[in-house]
Amino acid sequence: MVRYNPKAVEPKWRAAWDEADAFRAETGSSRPKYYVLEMFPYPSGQLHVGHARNYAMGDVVARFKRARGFNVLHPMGWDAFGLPAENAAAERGIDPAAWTGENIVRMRDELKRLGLSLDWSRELATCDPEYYGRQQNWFLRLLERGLVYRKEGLVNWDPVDMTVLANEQVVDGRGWRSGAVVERRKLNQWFLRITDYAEELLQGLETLDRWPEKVRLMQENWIGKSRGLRLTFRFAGPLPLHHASDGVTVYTTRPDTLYGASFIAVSPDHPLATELAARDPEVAGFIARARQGGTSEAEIEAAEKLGWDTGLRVEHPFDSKRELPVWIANFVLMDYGTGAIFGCPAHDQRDLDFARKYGLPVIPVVLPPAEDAASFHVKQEAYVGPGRIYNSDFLDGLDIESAKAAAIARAEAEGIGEGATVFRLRDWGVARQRGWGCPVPVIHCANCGVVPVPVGQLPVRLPEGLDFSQPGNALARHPTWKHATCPRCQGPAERETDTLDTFVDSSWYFARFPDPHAEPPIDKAAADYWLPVDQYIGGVEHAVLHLLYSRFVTRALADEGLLSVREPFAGLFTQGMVTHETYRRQSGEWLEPGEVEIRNEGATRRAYDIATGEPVVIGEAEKMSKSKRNVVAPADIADTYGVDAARIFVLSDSPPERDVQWTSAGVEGAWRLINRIWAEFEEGLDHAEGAGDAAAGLELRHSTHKAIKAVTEAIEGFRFNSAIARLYEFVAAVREARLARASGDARREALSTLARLVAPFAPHLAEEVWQTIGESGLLALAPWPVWDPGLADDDERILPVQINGKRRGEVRAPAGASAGEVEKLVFENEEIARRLEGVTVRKVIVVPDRIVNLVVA
RNA sequence: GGGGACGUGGCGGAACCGGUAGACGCAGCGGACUUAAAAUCCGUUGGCCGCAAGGCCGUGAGGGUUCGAGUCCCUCCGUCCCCA
Repeated sequence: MVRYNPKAVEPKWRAAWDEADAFRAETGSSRPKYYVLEMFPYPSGQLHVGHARNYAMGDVVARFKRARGFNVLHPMGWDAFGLPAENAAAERGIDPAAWTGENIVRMRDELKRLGLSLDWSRELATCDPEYYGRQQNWFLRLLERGLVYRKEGLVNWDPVDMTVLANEQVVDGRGWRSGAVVERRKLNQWFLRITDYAEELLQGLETLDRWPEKVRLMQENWIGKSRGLRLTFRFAGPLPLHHASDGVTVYTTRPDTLYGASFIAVSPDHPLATELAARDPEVAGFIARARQGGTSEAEIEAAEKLGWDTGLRVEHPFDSKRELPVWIANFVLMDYGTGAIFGCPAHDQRDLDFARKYGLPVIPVVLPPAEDAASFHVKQEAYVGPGRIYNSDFLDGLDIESAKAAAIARAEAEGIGEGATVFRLRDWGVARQRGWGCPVPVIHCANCGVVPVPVGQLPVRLPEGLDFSQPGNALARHPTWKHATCPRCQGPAERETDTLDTFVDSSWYFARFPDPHAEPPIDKAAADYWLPVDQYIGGVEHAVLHLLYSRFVTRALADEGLLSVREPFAGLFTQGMVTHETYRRQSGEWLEPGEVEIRNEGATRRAYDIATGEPVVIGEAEKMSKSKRNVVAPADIADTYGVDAARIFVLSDSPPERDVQWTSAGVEGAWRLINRIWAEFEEGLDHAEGAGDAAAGLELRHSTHKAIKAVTEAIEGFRFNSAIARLYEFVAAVREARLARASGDARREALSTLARLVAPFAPHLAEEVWQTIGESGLLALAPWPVWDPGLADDDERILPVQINGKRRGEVRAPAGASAGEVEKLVFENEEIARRLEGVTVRKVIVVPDRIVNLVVA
């Protein structure tokens, strides 16, 4: 018998699919549509098995839905702007466009080799002017709508690389690349007004019933809606400043603790601080120190609390005899609320840390349930739990929620404050001082200000020959590019040299696939047909940013009339990573899996360096990374076992949402399955055509229809590992039936079914065996098998019989037998009867088709 | 500190609604084939007692609800993720 040869079989069928244009999606077809999309990759140049797993999952869904009669859209593109290309350009003096282009070519080849049923005619790359020009188009439309604006904003500034860093790029207060201590700087920035949609983005989560609960919760927390009080503390005595209002306005979510206030703190970026700094260099010096470190809340939280007593005093709003000092503090964020807080050290940990450091009073006003007012003290931990309000005049005795309401009502009645809803979500700063990104399509004119580039002049293309040899923005350094003519006054002007965050690029690509070559950014008719994406698949690391930005942009574009849907992704699945063990020599050097030989010595696994024979330490399975050298390339596996084995393995060993550990033993298991399937078809229908054992044939038909049902339901429930387990069982059943000489028609049905069930997972093999049994046409276009309930469900059930909850026997009963019939069978059963001697049956519980439990005494 | 998820054989995991725990795979052990090995195939493998029939225990720990709990509830321990 000839062994299955993936090297010959796989390319043959890929060519056949191409030839037939089998996976082209037809916009407007009357068949029901199904849009399945995996998060598009960054073209790093190397496909790793993590990609393979992600795309294999999408492909299972795509092939399954296609077979079920859906008109499937399954496209692929490239998230092609971003820093790695600039780094490569800086290190090797090459053009990022060329570098990216070469990577795309290489990765496209590798992706194609996976046999994914993609409609490649819709391929797009975000670095293509055809794409980013459309992005500039809608960016200007949102500018017109007021959803894009410019303001001074705080950014993470890396003084060495001379660039703005995203919060994620600041590690322990230092730039991830330069290691320089990051400063908070005020810079003119472009923002998208995502906060306009905060409430809708929050409400919309409730409709996403096919999203993981976890992701919805993360978005809810990220949006962070809170109810609270905006309240003004009036300055005590005469107004101390020229321009300031007559007080400091704070926002609090804990108005119930107002009587516990012992100070006011304003952000270093608060106008009050700015005014004080302007006339006092010492204050200015403090503010500079306070701005060191990153801008993320976590970092600000972790940083040491720094404060400056301004000497100013304000009156307590409910007790004009009390005066509170006004401090400038580094832990107060200008972007959240009003940029000023009142400090209640007893019931807020940050305030407590601050108060202890600067010797401010700590006044408890919430009494924990089991505590006594006379003895309760706050030491190093603020009390944030439930309790009764005390030390608080008119709030005394209330619980926290009632006290909040009472405090807000009083502030409103006195005209010094109002209840307010505040979101943690902040507007999205989208400008990057980078050369390899989508240029912001505006022109700065000394006379006319910020002028949009006229639509007819789009796209604003990146120039060729950018110089990335120095840090900073290559676009700004370009000798001529930025010189432009003002579209309004025709005077000399300058182009904006900022580019857009790559998250902007990825926030709408799914809406471009319906017609990737359309003249408008989005072809409305095509998008109306295809959107929303029915099934989106990607890593959970995008739970907040990418998925939230996409939801926002979809709404903004819908309001602009470019789209009809408001939610882009009806179904979301977050898949786990592919991990691998690590190997290192005694000396500590990491070794690649290919450099190590694993031997099973009895029950223990040992690893040896192939080159030297020395023992190697086997480490935990970890996320694949270059530094630990535990990366496995799909190409290597494809060379040995073929891509079908790789596809089966990455889906078989763990549930899709969980991490899977890559092991060579695992792929070999998948390879064995492929060979077993192949062998069954090779044995073929040589004998027993038509004739044969009828009983074995009927049994095989039962197995066949059970397999159809089980595999279908497993795929629908995203339980690919279970689907593959059922395939293993079905192959075993087919084999047994062959050995039992089951009748030929039953075997033909089984083999035809097997080919179709295995097709989503191992499409090349399936296509080959489909041909072997003489089926005509491409299996990729063949319909999914349908199970006959009469065969998929047994007509006789074995019901375990429990006595007092312990299994003591079983009875055979016809499917659907009533409780009474089953009970009769139970008592007729000798084994059961023997066990019931001398006891009284108190109760009989029959769960039809499931189980029987006898309660005895 | 807050929120969430998870914890099942030597390993990855299955058990979808509370109804036979351990499907399927890996590894192991025994065997067939072979001069031998690889490959392949067959058998076996949660623990304890027993020649066997069979029995007892068993889903991180402890408690609860229930005729019945891996699954639901409470407390604790551990791991991971998100927010801080």
